[in-house]
Amino acid sequence: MRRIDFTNTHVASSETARDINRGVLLNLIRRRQPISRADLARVSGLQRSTVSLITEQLIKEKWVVNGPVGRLPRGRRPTFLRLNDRKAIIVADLRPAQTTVAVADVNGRFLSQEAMPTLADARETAEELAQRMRHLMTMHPGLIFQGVGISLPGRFDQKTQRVVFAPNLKWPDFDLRGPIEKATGLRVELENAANACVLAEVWFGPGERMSDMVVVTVSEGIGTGLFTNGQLARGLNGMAGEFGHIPLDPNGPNCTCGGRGCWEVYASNRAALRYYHESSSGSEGLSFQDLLALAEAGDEIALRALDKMAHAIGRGMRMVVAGLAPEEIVMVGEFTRQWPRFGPVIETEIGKAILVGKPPRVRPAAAEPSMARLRGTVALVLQKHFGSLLRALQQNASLQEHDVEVTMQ
Amino acid sequence: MRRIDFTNTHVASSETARDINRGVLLNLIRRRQPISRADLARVSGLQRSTVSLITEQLIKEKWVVNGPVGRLPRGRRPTFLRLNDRKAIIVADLRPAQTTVAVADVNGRFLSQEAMPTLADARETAEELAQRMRHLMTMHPGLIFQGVGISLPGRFDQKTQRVVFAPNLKWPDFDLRGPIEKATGLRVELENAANACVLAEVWFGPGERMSDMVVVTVSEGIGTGLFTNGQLARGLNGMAGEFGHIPLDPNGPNCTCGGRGCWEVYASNRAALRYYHESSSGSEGLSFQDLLALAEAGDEIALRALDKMAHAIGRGMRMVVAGLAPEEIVMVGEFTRQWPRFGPVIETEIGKAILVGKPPRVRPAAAEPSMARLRGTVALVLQKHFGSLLRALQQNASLQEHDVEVTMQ
DNA sequence: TACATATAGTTCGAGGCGCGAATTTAGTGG
DNA sequence: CCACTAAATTCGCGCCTCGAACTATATGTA
Repeated sequence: MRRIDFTNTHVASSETARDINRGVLLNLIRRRQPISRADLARVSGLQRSTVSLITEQLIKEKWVVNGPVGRLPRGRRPTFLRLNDRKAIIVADLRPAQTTVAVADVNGRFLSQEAMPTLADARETAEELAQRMRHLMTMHPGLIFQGVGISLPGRFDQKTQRVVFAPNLKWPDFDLRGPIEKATGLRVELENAANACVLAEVWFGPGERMSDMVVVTVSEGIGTGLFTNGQLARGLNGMAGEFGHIPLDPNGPNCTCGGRGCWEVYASNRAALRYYHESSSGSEGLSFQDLLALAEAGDEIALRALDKMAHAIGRGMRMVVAGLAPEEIVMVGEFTRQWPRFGPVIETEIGKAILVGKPPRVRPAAAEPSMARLRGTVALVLQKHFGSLLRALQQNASLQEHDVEVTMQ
Repeated sequence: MRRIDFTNTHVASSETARDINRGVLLNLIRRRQPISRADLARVSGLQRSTVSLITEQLIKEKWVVNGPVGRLPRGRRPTFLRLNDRKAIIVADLRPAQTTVAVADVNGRFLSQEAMPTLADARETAEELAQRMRHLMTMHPGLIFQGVGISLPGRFDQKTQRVVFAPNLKWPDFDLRGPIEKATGLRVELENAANACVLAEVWFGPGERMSDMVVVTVSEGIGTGLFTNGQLARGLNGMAGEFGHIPLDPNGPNCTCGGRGCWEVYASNRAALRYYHESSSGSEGLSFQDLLALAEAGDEIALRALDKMAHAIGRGMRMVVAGLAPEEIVMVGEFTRQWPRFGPVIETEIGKAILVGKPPRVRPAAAEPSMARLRGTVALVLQKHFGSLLRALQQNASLQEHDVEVTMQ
């Protein structure tokens, strides 16, 4: 007997076409609901007959429900389709001090939300988390739970399915997934917080699908989530996106990572507070929110500190722009509340990295940071069920645009 | 009635499965030739009957030919399949001073190769290039030419299909594709040189297909080609990968890009020569190759210059590693001829950027730089014909297949 | 030589799927 | 009541993969 290494390539079966089209329609319904079958056919390019068959299947699977009946000047009235908001996901956002647990529907709307302290021990936290999740499930007996999504300030390795790096939580390499999967009976997905923000933007954010985007999160540190060719770039061990620890100045101040002069040393919330303290003695215990408030009130020192922070954010983003040339950069963090103060400074800095062509759009995220992370984990779970949109459809930039008439809603 | 702009989603038809499987088999044949139909079935997971049908089609399309008959201890002898080496591609590698034109077969073997000067005028160069290509086609009357691939030290925008940035050639925004397509009657693909090296590695390099890889090219400047999730990350306007122009030190020497202290100011061949001249007066007109030779001969100053260069290469690669966390980094450039001198230094520097987990493999490219670029453009053209899923998506982009059979003229 | 056995490759009917024409359903206006 | 319009469904066709049956071709053994 001869042995051959069996690299099971992804081949297509007779059901593959259905799989792909199911994903296309499910995503179209999500984005454009309520929408009639006829419009789905027009927008997707599929035949009306095919659309009917697939939507029937989706309704049977409980992902979609028949909604209200529309009104047209002539002809039979369309039945609008909507996502079934009884399909739900349990989500959690782990933060160093506090963890949020919530129930969300397929549209990213939150039905229930509660907070618990994040414990020093990973095991205990996992147990408490599982306990809360089970409780939330019993509190919503009418819902169909599809899975659990968790975002965390660390790195989750998709290959080994373990948390491999979470210095802010001070947790060791840890299997967070197993225990929660066991307790809830649901499939658990984990993701880095910045990556979760990427998914939140891509799934629930404004605008059409982008193929290259970067999310930059600014809080105690700086994180980046990279979206290239319509997919999250996770890298080896899920470690991609550590732009925050690239040095801007090799002789700069020490960083927690062991290096010197890292971007986040200059541009994080912590850095802004440091700038403030340097010029204003005897002001301990100030939070970044306080600093924002001081600036809003016209405090000169606070204004200078934030301006310095803004320049540093922009300076680091030049790296991201030069390296990846994203179409769009979305910023997440408390500082975005004073976007008019930061935006122009950042855009000017970024402009210096543009050798040719248009600079990327830079804008603050649609939602507050914690909301973005939670929404992102909803998307993380949905990705598995909705399938192919992001995998297949966003790869190709050469999309033709057509003008098509669509009924009013 | 409301008008919406509708971006045509890519749906699957009944032929999609065939398209996908055709691509899978074609790639398996390429990688494992000679291979029997039975083995293809085993390796792919497809039924023997399906494999037979698809290979029949591939033979009809002239991509594949029946090869020799194998020998087994028992049973009917297998007929091995091979790629048809009469399928050929015309490739060119534009360099600031000299352009190489060549004919390659589907396996990346070169059948013919010649050089011409790169002219200051883009138009004239394009004309001369087209002329040479036509000539090469008539010189190989038995071949079936599938397309033209060109690599260049600049940026090609896949959306507008124009060269948007080529400072080293001193060319303006220019349509290089149109004229050559017209002259040869073949479809022309263009790609940045570093990206071409990525494709060369992925298609013709050793080992299995990696999902996250980076190629770093070091010559007069530094270029990086980014491969994430199994695809080239090209970015907006094809500008991704300008890590060479990210500053290592904001107070460093001026760079040609207008910035200061860019990576390539410290780590390019030019930088090494500068280091040498700084310590050794009166040594003008030295080339980088000379410097390598001096080091080989034990010249202390040359050794120190190269060591400085090696450290600088590694220091910049920390950015790439932190930002993208590739599984593997492939280095292209003349300096790789003395890999034992550079490799360990680079690996040590990269180690400093690793917060957790294994560092990426770092290795020199399998081929010489010019060979790598040429091979990469072969892959660039083949991608369009071999691509499994991509192929289905790109069909809408109104590209016609160019099977040009050149007979006696 | 005859026959069992093993392996490669082909043929053919069944079932899944999208397509597109025909049909049914359900409304408006004269 | 009838013409008209548009949504949604039904149905036959062709493409595709699957898997069983079959053919082709080798080796080993009685």
